[in-house]
Amino acid sequence: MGAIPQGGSGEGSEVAGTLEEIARLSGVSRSTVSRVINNNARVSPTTRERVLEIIRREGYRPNLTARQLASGRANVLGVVIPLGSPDVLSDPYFSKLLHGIAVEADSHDQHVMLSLAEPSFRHRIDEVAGQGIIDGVIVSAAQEGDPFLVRLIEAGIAFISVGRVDDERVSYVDIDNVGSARQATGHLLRLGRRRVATIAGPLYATASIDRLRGYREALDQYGLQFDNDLVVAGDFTEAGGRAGMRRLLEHRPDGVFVASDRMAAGALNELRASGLQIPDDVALVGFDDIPLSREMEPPLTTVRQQIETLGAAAVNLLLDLIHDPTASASRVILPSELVVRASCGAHLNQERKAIDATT
Amino acid sequence: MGAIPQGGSGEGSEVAGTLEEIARLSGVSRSTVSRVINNNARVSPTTRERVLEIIRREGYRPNLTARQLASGRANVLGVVIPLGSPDVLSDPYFSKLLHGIAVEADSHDQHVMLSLAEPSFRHRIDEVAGQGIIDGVIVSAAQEGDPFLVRLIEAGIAFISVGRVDDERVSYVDIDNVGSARQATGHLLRLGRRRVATIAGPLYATASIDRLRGYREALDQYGLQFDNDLVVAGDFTEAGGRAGMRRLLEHRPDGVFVASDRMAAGALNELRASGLQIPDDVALVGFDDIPLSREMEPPLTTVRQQIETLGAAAVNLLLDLIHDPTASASRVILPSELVVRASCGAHLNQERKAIDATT
DNA sequence: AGTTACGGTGAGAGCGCTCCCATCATTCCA
DNA sequence: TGGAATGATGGGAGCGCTCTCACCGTAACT
Repeated sequence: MGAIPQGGSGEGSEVAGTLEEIARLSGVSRSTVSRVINNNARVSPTTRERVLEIIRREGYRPNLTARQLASGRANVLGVVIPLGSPDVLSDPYFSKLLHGIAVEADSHDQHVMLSLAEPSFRHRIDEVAGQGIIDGVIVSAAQEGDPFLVRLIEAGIAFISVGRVDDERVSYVDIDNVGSARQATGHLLRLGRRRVATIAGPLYATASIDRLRGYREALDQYGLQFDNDLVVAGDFTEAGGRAGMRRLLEHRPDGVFVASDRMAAGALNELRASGLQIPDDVALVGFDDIPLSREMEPPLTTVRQQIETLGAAAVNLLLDLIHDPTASASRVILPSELVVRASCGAHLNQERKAIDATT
Repeated sequence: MGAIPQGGSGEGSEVAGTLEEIARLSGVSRSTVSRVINNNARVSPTTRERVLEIIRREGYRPNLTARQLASGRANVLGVVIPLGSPDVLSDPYFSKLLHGIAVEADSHDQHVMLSLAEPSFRHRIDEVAGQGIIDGVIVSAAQEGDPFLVRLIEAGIAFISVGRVDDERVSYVDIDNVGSARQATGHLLRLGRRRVATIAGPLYATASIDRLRGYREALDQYGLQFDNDLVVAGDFTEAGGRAGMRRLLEHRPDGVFVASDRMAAGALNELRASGLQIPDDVALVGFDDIPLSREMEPPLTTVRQQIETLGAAAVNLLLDLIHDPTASASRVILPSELVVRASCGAHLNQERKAIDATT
């Protein structure tokens, strides 16, 4: 029937249809339908209602791909989770973070594309990020000087980090890891512990570094010497925490600041297996306040960070960045707090005080 | 300077460039470059080499969105994880499943888009699935008669389920949950336990239903009466397992088949808190074989399923389906095996046998 | 030498949207 | 009541790719 590009429209009983089709059915132009869909242009109420009716009737959904291509916006946010160890993802931290991200993204009509960033997969992300499929990236647990971040920066891709990154060009959300760790360690010291050790996170992560620094600062405040034997690095898993505690036990700590609750759970198991009493023999303070923490035996004293809020903040920051790429980098530091439960032995001291008082 | 559609190309120092640009630079047509990129057409080796060289030099990456729109294929697979409870995702099961999916997808040059399927979010997925962004969906832990599945089916969206779905139109990968549960429960019975209880999963999940059925079948085989008091349903979390065990303890079981290792961990804590010996007082068998299981005290006897393989199989099945949408639904049942460790008390019986033998 | 075959290549038409600009009624101001 | 502003709509180009088809040159056949 000639080269007339009319074509289409007759391709059988497709589920959705196209803009053009809706336009035809409602007797207006494609442009008008487009305006209705993106409901911010000026269309007369009558027309709008009529078009909406047809759209509803036909069950029409705009083709996101076409929209992306034409507008340059995808309404998809990428999230990159490191997958160094095969089951980092099972850390409730990420679970919560993702949840926070998903909820906030949803409220902004954004889709979330999650990438498990095995180092070997990262090529996928920047491929995708550079080329229209996603508008921006939230990177979690980035490492110092991570070449991946460098690529994102150089490619001019909008991204924000969950966790401090030392580069003036990058925006991030974080908590005050140094201060929180100082507080947590200080708490043990205040309770009279003097051989306070720490099970740090992997030392390539900025969060680990900061928490370790807070630990040192607390020792300093109490005029205590930093002792290398009282520091081990874990990998944020239970197994890592357990192994760390095993090594630590050779040096007889009476308190341990553990850089994540998941590791604290492992540490706790090791202590129990060694027949040690918590908090009597060894007091424990964790970090994160995951659901499990309150159910441990004894319940874990820990630093609570609002992980879901962190995720939500990341989404908002990223969206801002996408809307105004020229804006300078911004940082958001969310509050955290020490949640005192039983594992630190605070109640022991209270009892002791009570006894003192009665004496 | 008129309305000549040449345009483009001069838009500043973009990172990537376009097909057209590469074509110009290498002195061939857009078509040829396209062939080179999709490296399966017939292009002379000389030309191909030259074009590849330019592509490399310019750091060109094809725009995936445009490619999607033109080809109708996105090379993105969606994965839907239920998010009923806020931290299901932290179950190592999903962690492993995702890992298996990610690795396999990567090897097929597919991206993975993960959706946390809060019931309220599902609109996002079918929006996306219906409209070009993704080619197909892997649904995990679907529920019987889930309206979401119905929508996917009716919309003609390619999808496969990880876990049995009773609908002849849907393809799935699964393990033999009934058989495995029968074997696990039978194992406890064979070891002489007679009050064998079970902590089932949430009963809307087919896996839970099947495992419960296997439990019943095992009782039948041993001529034991099914006792409703010995059955509780958990939610696949530690807390759920723990709560389940607490209720179960009122009815004095001497063995428990727990439908997931994560719940088994919770159950184990409860038993310990009650001062009961494992396996002496109560023997335990779990399901999944997550990393934690071998580190429990005592190590957990459990059903090992190759979760990552399950994920990989799902990817392959889905890709098949995408390539040939007319193919009839297929099912893949992967093997599973009982891993005997200490929590079931098998070694006790062996010792007993050994003693018998010496007597 | 005439035909067929085919490997290698280019041109054009879309994919389904958005966005800019043109058009045409209205309505407002002096 | 004439000219400008304003509101509502339509038309066209184009986002960057893929895909079909046409084309040309050379090798292989009769």
